[in-house]
Amino acid sequence: MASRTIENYLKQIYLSRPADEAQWLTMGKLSAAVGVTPGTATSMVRAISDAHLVEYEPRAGVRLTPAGEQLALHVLRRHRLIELLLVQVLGLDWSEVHEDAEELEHVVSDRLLMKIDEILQHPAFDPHGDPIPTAGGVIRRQDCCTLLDCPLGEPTSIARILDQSAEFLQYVNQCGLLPGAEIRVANRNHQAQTVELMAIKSGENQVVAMSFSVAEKFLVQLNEQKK
Amino acid sequence: MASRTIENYLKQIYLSRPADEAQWLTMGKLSAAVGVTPGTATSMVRAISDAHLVEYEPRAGVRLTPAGEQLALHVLRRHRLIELLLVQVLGLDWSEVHEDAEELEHVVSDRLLMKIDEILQHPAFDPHGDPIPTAGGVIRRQDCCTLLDCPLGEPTSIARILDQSAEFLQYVNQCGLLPGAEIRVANRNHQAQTVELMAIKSGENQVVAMSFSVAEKFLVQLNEQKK
DNA sequence: TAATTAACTTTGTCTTATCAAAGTCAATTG
DNA sequence: CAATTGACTTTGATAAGACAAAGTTAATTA
Repeated sequence: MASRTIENYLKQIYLSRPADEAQWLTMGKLSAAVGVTPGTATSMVRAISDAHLVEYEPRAGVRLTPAGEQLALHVLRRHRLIELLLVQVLGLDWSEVHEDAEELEHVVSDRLLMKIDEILQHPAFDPHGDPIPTAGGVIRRQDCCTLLDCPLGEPTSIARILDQSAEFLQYVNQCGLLPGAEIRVANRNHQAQTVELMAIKSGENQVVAMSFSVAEKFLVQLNEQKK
Repeated sequence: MASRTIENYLKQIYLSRPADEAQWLTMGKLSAAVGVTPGTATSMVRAISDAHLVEYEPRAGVRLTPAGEQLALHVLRRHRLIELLLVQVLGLDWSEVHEDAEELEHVVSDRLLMKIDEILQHPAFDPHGDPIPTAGGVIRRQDCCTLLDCPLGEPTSIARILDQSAEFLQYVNQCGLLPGAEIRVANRNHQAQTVELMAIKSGENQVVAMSFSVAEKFLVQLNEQKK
């Protein structure tokens, strides 16, 4: 069985993998993501590679094998189901469940996970809008764009928040930009590096402005047309 | 912060402590309870003693300090609240929650524990009838006797099951002897080393017989008189 | 192309937690 | 009171996971 440390490395390798499938994840990025020194990451990755969970190419980086990806997705499934449980059943605020889930994801048994999945009625997304892999290790790809590259003026909805820190999520709360919120991007100001948008909050329109770097943390979906 | 290993040692020292307060817990019993070799227990106890969580007297044994007892009770509180949560909210069977709780007790944050306590409405007992220490580290003493030394013929109730193994609890299920069940001890046969009792199960009386060694695992309380 | 630099790897050491096996103590037995 | 026995402790070794610092590579700059 993979130790909690190995589970963590695999999860971070999955989450930090570069968009281009052919690319390797560099050791620098991995060590930063896991929170260890580069030397530690190198030696751990060597060990994980001996277990055929990753491919490792010195000075190039690391990449999950199919077996490693399955394990990573399983950890992610646990993490996201737990987050949803903490919010929906135990009533914790969505801004504060990440840390707890980070620990719980390594100790929840398959039996318990099945029960959680059942109680939540086999949910597809966690409170942050992140997709929950199936028990079989399949993850649905969302076709989303960020607030930086979605069309202007059209009615869209917040689908997913990419920054899980408590402070950021509390800011998101205040703006009313939770997953599901209906919005419209009014304008992008390239000089000021800001995005301006309208949040449609219980009938009232609220104007929100944020920098490009913050806008990147929101994934949105075009609203489906009503026929 | 105490590591999960230290938490486990403290919990076992608490649970295995001899009935007589003045006695020390021997290292043999502790090492068996924790599931390590005696040498390992000795060196861990030395370390825990350096942290002033236990007193250790070579060749005599080990005993919790007030600080160590508080920590042990806190772990026990987590364990028992989690067990109740798994049964009442997640719908697991009471016979199978012990293992999960054994892991979860070391990772549940204070914040999460408070929520669990709230949702369960500050319960006093876990599914096995074990008392749950308060957040302040106070544990109510039950005045119970076992099926071996309770009075014969009088109406009593099962208060607590001391063996938490899944197989045993499944047997308890079958006999209908869950905590709260009303019973009456009919007879003790010292030659056969058996106890015979009546379980009052939904109006019908059911006769159950068990050996002295099994009878010891049930704690019972005299039923309160209705005025 | 040589020098510099940033990123990565190696090496040696540390901590925690464990076991096996050898050593010690003290209580019982003869 | 010596010998035996069982319980406990000590010692030495191991594995996992980490860091610091020294050593490599390879890309960039001059």
